Amino acid sequence: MLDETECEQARVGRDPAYDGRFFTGVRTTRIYCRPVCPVRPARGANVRFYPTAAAAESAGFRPCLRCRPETAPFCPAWNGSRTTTERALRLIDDGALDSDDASVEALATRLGIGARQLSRLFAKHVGASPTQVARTCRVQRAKRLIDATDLPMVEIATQAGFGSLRRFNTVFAEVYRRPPTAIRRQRPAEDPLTRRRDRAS
Amino acid sequence: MLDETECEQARVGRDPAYDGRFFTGVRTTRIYCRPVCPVRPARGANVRFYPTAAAAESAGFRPCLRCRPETAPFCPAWNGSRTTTERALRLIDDGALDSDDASVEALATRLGIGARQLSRLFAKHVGASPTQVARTCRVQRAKRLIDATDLPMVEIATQAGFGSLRRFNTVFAEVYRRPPTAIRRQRPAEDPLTRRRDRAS
DNA sequence: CGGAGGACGGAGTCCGAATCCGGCGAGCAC
DNA sequence: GTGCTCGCCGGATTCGGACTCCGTCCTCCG
Repeated sequence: MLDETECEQARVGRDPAYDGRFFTGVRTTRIYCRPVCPVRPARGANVRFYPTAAAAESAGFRPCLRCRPETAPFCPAWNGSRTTTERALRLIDDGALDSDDASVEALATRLGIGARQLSRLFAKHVGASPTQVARTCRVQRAKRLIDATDLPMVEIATQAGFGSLRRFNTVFAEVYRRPPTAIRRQRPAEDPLTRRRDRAS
Repeated sequence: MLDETECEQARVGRDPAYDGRFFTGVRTTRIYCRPVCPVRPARGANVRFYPTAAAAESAGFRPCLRCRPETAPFCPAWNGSRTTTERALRLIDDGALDSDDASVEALATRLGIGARQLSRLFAKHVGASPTQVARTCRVQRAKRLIDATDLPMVEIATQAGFGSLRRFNTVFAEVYRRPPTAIRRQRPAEDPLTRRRDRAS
């Protein structure tokens, strides 16, 4: 088991490394929490430590409503807003912001939150805005198509999710510091016949 | 009609005296508000004034979701949280905090909000906590009974909503600076027969 | 026009301190 | 004696602070 002082240190520091490894019961409120609970830590004298949520529960504590210590690890509620963020990332990668009528607003609605809140989650967990992430995804897709195929740039831009060739060129250049065709030229040579045929089609 | 500069002054000051007398439309967002809207006021250059909600609406603005300018005055939503506070005051006056198992928590639930929020509303609109209001109501009821009847003090305390004679004495003395019987003694004499009969019953 | 992000208010949660509360007696007045 | 008042005390509630989440509106910018 964990040391008493070690737990105390992890508790006041809200150390994520200890999340799930012990639980704290507060005598005055009869509530038990995870080490990472966002609420101001209770005074040390009122705290007791338990190895599992069940132990705290059977000692007469109820679970905190903020950190949800009663939910099993890996349950969506365990990660809090992280889970929502990851769902959003997956949806963006699947093109949720690429289609013409798509919007951050619509994406947020699909996730059951407001657009402003989605922006905040991205700023906190990802460090970039939803549209920035979408842009990066599009560039990655385009890069893969450039490397793997000989499709013309117009086709690549469309397939990658760009609404216009103009945007594709600009954004691509911002990321790679050179135009799309420069990347293709660097590629190791393949069968010249195949390449020429694909380009023509 | 109202002066343009007068409206502007009322708007930035959120003057309640002008509530309902004009409405402000914001050009950039196509939203119209009441003068008392809690949102940070829009920059003056983007604002236009309208005498009625209908005028703003027909000019292409939609109603703000915070101050609800489209609802008629006297509609509960018009007053916002004031309405909730007044409902709470009425319930307290009707004894919602007097019965033995009653609590601020339960009262707040009846109103559809949390206990903390109810406290905040009272601090803002009433200037006293829910239990303080309840106590004052009880004292008032007791005072009326002392003046109007010859019931024994135990009975008055119970009818007024006090849970114990002990509390009744303490609280009454805090308000009136003297014990309950002192008030009754000051009362102008009535028919002695009536008084004696009531006391015996 | 649409997205990003600042400002702000409303509301929920927990905490610690303050208070409220009711029972038990002991005086006290009538 | 009988009913009223009040000091004391331990436990239950309440209060207000600190914090967070979230939605709405606003301005700026591309």
